[in-house]
Amino acid sequence: MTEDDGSAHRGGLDHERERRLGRVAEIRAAGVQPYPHRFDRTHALADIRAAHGGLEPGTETDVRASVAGRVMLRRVQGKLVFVTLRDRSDELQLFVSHATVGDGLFDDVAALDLGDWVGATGTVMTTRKGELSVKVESLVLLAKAVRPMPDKWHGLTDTDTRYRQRYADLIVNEDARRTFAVRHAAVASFRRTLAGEGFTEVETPVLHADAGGAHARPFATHHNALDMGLYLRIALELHLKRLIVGGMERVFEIGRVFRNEGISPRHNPEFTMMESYQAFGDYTDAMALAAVLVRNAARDALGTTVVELGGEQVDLAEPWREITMMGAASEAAGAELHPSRPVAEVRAVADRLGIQVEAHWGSGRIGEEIFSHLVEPGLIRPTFVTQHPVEISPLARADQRDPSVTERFELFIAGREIANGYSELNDPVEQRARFEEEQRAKEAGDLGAGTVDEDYLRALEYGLPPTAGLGIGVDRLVMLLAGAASIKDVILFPTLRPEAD
RNA sequence: GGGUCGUUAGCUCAAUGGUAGAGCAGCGGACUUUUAAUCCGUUGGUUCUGGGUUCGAGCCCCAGGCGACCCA
Repeated sequence: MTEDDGSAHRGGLDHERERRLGRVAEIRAAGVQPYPHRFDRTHALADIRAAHGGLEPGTETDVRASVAGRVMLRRVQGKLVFVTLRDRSDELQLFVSHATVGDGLFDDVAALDLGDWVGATGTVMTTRKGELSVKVESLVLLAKAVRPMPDKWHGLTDTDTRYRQRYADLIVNEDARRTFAVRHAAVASFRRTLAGEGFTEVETPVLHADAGGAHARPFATHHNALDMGLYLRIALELHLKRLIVGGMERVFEIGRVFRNEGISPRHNPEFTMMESYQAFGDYTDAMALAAVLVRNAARDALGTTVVELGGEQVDLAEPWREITMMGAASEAAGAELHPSRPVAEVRAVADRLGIQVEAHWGSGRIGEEIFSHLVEPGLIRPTFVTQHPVEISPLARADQRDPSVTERFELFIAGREIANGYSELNDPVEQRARFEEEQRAKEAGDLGAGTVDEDYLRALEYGLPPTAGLGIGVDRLVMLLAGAASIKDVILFPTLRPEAD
């Protein structure tokens, strides 16, 4: 492809790349390394702005600074060159005067391309118009860019290119940089909050012999040396609870989970969960923790707990509503729905509403389906939904007053499930019965159903104390905080089909 | 999996079925305080791929790729 046969089929990109590679060769020929090993920077660009942002227009200082960054814009004006330099902290102008730097360096600066990395040393000044600048005395190329940057003004708009070439997206789109700054701040906030509550951060296996802890189809892989099949985890839950059995009392993990299911604006095959477990608590403790985590994350990432949800301003710091799943579904359906009702009657309600259900579903599962159609989309303000049917909650403890539902909650914000938690089932006999039911569902054709995890049951037999469990979908929370419409906007490298070659 | 929309220069976008264009980037020139600098000139195309209809296809038809959105 670089070995062109001399035919006329050479596009603008190839031409441009060859020109820049030619420039690299020129630089080498002049005895200069176009990709040097390091550069000693004294100031981030934001440091300079913080210290000297108040300088009057037309001020020269004798403050020396060495800065480094990418050439974003260049304005050549006769014997002056203005370069807009960007590092991760800020943008700042380099002021390059022929009178100061002489022929050689001036020509080198004029020959810089947009996208090049440079390091420059000089003095802090402001121009006549007041633009804070570094008046360059010396400048070195740190890395030559041989591929042109996307449009300096419009950036990248093509979603496909933005997701595939996230590096280009980050270079050129302020929005992308901001979104991932929000993501970092939210995750860092989680760690801070949890550490403050006495939780220990742990890492558990990604490769599982049995993929349990959630209702989802797993990815299958294979270990060569052991010659055994393995699954990528679909949840963190079962290993974390083993650690509570082990006596760690409060643990959490922020980790990637993998679900072999559809891709949508709300689903990526790999995504990030935060799960925490605390001994001696129940689901109400998990609800309280979820609220603190979300509010702190908003405050730390955005500087405010007020976010825009569905076009309205919502203060996450205000108390959150609480409804029961079957109560809300019954109200919306205009019929009494409860897992204890005969399945034929519940199915008739679904039929009347035009909601499709599968043959093997029981009253609880059908009730949930009705809930998700009629109620979920309207849950814009933060809402805790509680008392999920046992049928859809194989790892949750039954409610003390109503054994057909569980001590469980899901948190919905902006119509999306953000968190899920419950009083953990810790009776090994009851857990075995629930697993066996899952196994039967799987054998009946439910591909997302679980199996009997014997090692987990063994752990429970050693004794799991009363435990509150919480899971938060980190990507979805970040979507909320960053105002992102698609999960792909909050995942640096979302799953895509390979490019056609 | 189904439906709708999109796919044109490195990027952002135009183009009744009739010679594929513009802005930016690039190249040449002017310019010592610019701010998406400006001004003059200019290079650059497998119009996603493969078929078909037509005197003639970026545009119409069929199949496929990739993506977005909606639905399941």
